[in-house]
Amino acid sequence: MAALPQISEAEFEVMKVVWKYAPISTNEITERLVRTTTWNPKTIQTLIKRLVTKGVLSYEKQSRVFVYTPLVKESDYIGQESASFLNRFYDGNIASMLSAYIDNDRLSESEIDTLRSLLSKGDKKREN
Amino acid sequence: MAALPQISEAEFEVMKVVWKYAPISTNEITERLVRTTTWNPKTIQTLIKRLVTKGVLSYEKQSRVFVYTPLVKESDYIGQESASFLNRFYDGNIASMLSAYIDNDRLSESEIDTLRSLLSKGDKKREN
DNA sequence: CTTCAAATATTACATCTGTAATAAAAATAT
DNA sequence: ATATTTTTATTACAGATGTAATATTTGAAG
Repeated sequence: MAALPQISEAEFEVMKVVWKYAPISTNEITERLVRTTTWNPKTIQTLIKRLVTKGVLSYEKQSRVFVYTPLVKESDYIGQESASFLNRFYDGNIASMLSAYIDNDRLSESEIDTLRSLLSKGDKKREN
Repeated sequence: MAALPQISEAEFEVMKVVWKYAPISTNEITERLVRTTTWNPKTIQTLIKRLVTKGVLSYEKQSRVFVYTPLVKESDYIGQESASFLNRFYDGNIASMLSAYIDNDRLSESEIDTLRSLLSKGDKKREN
């Protein structure tokens, strides 16, 4: 599992759009982000370019515009970030992480129920 | 809840030592980090200095050396980072985060048990 | 073909970070 | 008091990031 390319926070916003709508053109990416952020279109172009340079996006010229496709899977990237987060802040200990979230975020009863059922589903899988 | 100062990854390593051993002198911090990292003492000095500038550490001259104390609580900082992580990667949804960890990290039966008991403890608290 | 507009590419620039080296100040030893 | 050592402060410098502006290329319109 070679380490995935580094994706900055701003670049990640771009990637969220690409992951959701790929294949997607420069203009479509730009239109969407202009609505959800305060970024100048030029800024968005730069971010897209950097993602290509980093090998996170590939593109194909379709008629006259570029159309982008992710080279990194969203789940892979989020998975990697999650593992790294857990290690950095909770020493890799999921229980202490969950415990902190429970203490700070004061989960609702229904959230707790959802989590409980997640844990039993996990059981099922292991039974196979 | 004013946003805490930004703490970089390397600075965070320094803070872990300070949080654990404060009040602690420059030399003690340096000695410990020299053992656990590959950093040059000069690098560690720089990091300490930056933390002071950022308002994360305060110091007091004790006889002839500086002794540092954190101005930011570890739990506050980790709490803020955790909330931000959850938002950025899981849309603030704890269940989907936990679900991803369960799927990727293949928790052991005893880990699952620990998590379950965490969830029941949460119950107790809410019953009060 | 030439011109214009749209798309893409190149350049810019400040701040933050990692990683030190050099310089100055303060204590200690002589 | 001066030299030496220790501690702290200042300076350095490249790469990443946020945030664009300018320049060039290319396809479309005339």
